[in-house]
Amino acid sequence: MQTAPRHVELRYDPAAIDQKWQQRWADDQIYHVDDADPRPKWYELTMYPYPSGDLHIGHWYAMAPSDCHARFRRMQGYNVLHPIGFDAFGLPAENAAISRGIHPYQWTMDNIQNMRGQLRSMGTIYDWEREIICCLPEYYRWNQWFFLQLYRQGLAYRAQAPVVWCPSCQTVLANEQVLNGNCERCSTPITRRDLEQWFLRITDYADQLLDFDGLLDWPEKILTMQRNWIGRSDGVDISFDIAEYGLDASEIRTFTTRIDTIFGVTFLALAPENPLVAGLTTDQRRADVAAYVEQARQTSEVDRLAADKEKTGVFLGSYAVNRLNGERVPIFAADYVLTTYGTGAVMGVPAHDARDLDFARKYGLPVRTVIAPIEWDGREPAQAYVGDGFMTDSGPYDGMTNQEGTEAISNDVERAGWGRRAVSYRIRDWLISRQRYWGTPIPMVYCAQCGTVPVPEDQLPVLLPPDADFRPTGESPLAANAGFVNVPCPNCGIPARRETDTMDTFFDSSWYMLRYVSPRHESGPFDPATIEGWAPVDQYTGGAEHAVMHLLYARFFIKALRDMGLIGFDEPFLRLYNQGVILGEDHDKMSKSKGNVVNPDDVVGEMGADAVRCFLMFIGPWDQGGPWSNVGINGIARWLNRVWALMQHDANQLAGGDSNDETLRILHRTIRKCHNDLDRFKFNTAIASLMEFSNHLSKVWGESAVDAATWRECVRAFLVMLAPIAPHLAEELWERNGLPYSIHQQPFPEWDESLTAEETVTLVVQVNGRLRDRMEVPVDIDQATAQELALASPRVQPYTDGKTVNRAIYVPGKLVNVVVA
RNA sequence: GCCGAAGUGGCGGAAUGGUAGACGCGCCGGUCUCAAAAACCGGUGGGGGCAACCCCGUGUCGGUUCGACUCCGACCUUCGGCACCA
Repeated sequence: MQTAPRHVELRYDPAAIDQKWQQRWADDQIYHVDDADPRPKWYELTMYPYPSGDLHIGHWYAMAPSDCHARFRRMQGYNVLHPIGFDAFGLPAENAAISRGIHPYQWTMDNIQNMRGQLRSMGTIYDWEREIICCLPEYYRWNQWFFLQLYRQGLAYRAQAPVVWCPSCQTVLANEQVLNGNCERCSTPITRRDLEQWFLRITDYADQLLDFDGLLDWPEKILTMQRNWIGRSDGVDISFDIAEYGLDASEIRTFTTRIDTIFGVTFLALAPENPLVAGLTTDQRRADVAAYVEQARQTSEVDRLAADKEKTGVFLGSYAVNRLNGERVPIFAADYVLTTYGTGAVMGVPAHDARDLDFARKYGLPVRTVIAPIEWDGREPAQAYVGDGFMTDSGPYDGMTNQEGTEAISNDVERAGWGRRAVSYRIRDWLISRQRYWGTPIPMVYCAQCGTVPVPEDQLPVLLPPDADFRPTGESPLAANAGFVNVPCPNCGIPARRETDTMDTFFDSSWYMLRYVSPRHESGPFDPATIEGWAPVDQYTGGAEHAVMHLLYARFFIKALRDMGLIGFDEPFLRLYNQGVILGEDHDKMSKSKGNVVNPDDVVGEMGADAVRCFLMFIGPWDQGGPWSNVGINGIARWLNRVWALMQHDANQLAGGDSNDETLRILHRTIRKCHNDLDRFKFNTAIASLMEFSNHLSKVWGESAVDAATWRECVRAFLVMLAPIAPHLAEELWERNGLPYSIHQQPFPEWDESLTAEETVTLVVQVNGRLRDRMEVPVDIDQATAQELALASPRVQPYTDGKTVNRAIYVPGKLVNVVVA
């Protein structure tokens, strides 16, 4: 959808004003950030963009309001760092290279050049001297340096892990390249392959990452998502006896959060990949089991994790002994058991677990209720009962509540040596290896003699060779580059091979906030002399889509750096605010195929940066997102037009104007409202309050109901409040009022609480909670007088005549509510 | 299925438990104009009434309260996130 016809004739030339002031601000470096500035520091960061080519309206929606907020903090007297950079490594650059034959470096840098211009057109306070670009060696060498530190700390390790593989393209696929289980390029069904890959031990920090209470002012929604992602479960590792089979292992370890249901176990289920499966399979069952395991192996992860998949499994022919009651229960292999969670084996309690019940019903296994719901009728429930109740059919534990049972059984199990209390997490270690070209080379060398050898720090950076063939060939693109791969071992000097995988780009974004503090520092990732002054980030803003990956990785990174003694703080981002999503005019997500995409350059060209900034902030609450509107923005343009005219009136014409305290009161109330709203990201209501104020000014101007001094005071304050919202227009009008450059170095106006108070208020009179009258009364009217006036009102009397007045509620300054019966 | 957020005029939305609909869009009427656009002024939740006013109204049904868009319970719908986690 192209921009609908607009009908607002602008009275000023936004293009000229935008250009004029952007140039002037840049020339004067008024947004230059000085580390030595003595004012308190405020670090406000917006998630940096991926250089995809063009700035779209979503970027504006993320960046213009956050710029407004950062400007507001600046005007409150903070030394504000509000930097920008580019998340410049990643798959799209490689795809562009493959499809268009442009080198990823060229594609990325061209895009950055283009986007810089677009970003400048927003009129933000970015200090471009601090720009960072992750794909440049001056940045990624510190990725490599951090990797080496993590390796030294034992936080980086190498292990086999499956990757998604396209057999047709002969390449590793990222999850986002998989569509319905097929390769997005050639639609071939994907398979899996095991490769040696690098991991970071984020799981070591699982409990610390769960601890955000009191530390972080983040949306509860994000904290909940992180909690769920980490997925801590407290339970018991409990073993079942298989000594009778004479295997190396004499028991099967299972993990359960419901040890209180142990007497209800009627089977055991092992993940098909569990190494015990082969040994526990009897000869008669071997063929069936082998077929099942093979089928499970073939099934792609995607299919295996598909929703509502029917539970399947196969009996191994063997049994395990539940030591608590001596019962032998059959052992199955079942693909609903995950090898990556817990112990890769579960105890099946059909009566009290929905999945186990599905499985038991399919294979005709007994269902034994051992937790009796309150008022239980003794029959087998239709669904698994997962609630609390009393222990039953559980030997010595009968009659206890299940909480007591959990405690007692846990203690007894630990005493008997059959198991112990344990914690399981859903979160896995962070796999950072990517079989890609356009990323940071992992600084490791594999030597036949010395094994895995880290590249010495003085040999960093390991440069990404510009001449690699990055087209899909069946292995990591760098692996085909002999000049890159073949190096002498840093240790012993014999010919060795470099690691040819590159790093996940989330590695770059896990510490980029530290780089902005000293982006040109050459002897380390950041300057230790200045880092603590700025970091951690005081206010972070960005999309909620980064709730778990980026935000969790960055938190992990900071804690690891802290433990290495590199920094002295625990968290990267103290406050977080998520903006919503800007939708198309049809209230649907913007997409090229729907034709509802808004190109910000077009609208900015037509109406100016300020109108676009204002409209984006005016749509609605920033965290809720909302629809773009080509006609809606006309309202903002009209308002800016009126402001343009209003703010250029000659106050001398008001020489005979009446002094008007009402205008002063409205000014101070507006300052208070605007201040509080900008503080809390309530841009829409802040702008509404400025509109109300300008409407009022327009009215009193017309009536000459204001004196010149008050008018000038109002104009000054109004423009300063407008400055963070519409920086170009405010600066131009500031200049035209003969006020000293720059408005962006003015403090935000203060309000005088005593001046916001009215002398009289409109008191609402209700009878039984229903509005019946309004009275203009002095603010400090006492209850007795207010009631008396209310009861005397001719509009109230019809409702009280012949009734008994039981009482009256008086809310000072608000209302009187007469309660009659 | 679970977790989270949200349901208010024709539209975007506003409202510390206290005048529902601020502000803006759109629409209607007017001024200006040969005319239109722009601009400016006025009106605009629904129903009734000549009018003063009255009744109804914040997804549905209940509850708490002198008073509920707001708090509580159940349900419906929409949107996000997670999804066999033992």
